[in-house]
Amino acid sequence: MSEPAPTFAPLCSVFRRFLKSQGLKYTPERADVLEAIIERDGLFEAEELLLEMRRRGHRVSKATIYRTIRLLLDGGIITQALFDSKQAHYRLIYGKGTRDYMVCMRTGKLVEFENRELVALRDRICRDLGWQPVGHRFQIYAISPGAASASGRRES
Amino acid sequence: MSEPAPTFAPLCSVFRRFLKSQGLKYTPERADVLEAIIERDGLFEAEELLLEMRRRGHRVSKATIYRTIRLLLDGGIITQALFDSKQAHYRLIYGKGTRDYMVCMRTGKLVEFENRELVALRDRICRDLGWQPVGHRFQIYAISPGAASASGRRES
DNA sequence: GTGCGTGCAAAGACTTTGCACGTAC
DNA sequence: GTACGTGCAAAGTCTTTGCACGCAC
Repeated sequence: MSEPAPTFAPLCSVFRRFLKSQGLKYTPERADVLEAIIERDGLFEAEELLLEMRRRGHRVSKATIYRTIRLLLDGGIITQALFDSKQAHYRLIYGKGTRDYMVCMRTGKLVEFENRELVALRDRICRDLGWQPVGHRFQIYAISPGAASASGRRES
Repeated sequence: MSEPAPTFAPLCSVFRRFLKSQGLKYTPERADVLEAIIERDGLFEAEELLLEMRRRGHRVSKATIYRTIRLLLDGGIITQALFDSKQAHYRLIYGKGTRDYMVCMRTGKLVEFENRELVALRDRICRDLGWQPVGHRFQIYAISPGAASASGRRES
């Protein structure tokens, strides 16, 4: 989250445009979900989003959350970030360059970063094998500065 | 899979040593699961492993598969490879250097690769932020040489 | 012999779906 | 006014767990 937080209006129109292109409707519920995601501006899970929205007085069902998440994925506005196989994590992606994370194995602390060299390296690896790069996922497991103590743990 | 396929004997003794260190027992079922994983020598899922073992006449329950997978994870013999949030994928890791993949977004084809530059870059990124690197996960989404046609699809 | 291991089925966690009513267009 | 959307609860998947019997050490 080293970039300016995204605002609702532009993303909303991207979403509306996408919905229209699919013959789907723009509803208050869908707007509320998108708004909640934007205000979070980071990783989120479906359940967590539901609770957050309830807290703010938006009454949305879990089914609608999941259905809207699917639409936002299809529209390229959010993306899945796989951290564990237990449940899906998502994050806003539209208009953001970063998608790489460093996770602290002791504290769970998460830092996003962007690195141009990584993208260059990725493209080079692809080219060497004759593939055409589209995207990537990169997660670093490490120990954060504050957590350098206690017993270590194997990478998982 | 650019390396020689691992054999049973060495991994088995690593596993036995690990089990003993934890006060656990080495059983035929656990040996069968490890053997099936080794013969697969690539990504696998729990269910798939179960079917494969049944096909070979090994009667093992799903519960034992999952319990053994957990042990092999703890013992550092296999690792989780997260590709989708639907279910967990695992792969043999002990004694292997590679853990990075290139996935074809059209055909699903999977290629493993190893890249020293990537590790160096990872370590540099960590050092710059004061973190201590432990491991990483890197997946490239791309279009394989044979699949360069049809309509594209956003990265997910 | 004891304590961990196994199979089975039931329980759990997360996600999807069927249905009847509601609403954006 | 029509077709898509919503909430609810039930169903689906993948994974874990409780229990009684069995086997490695």
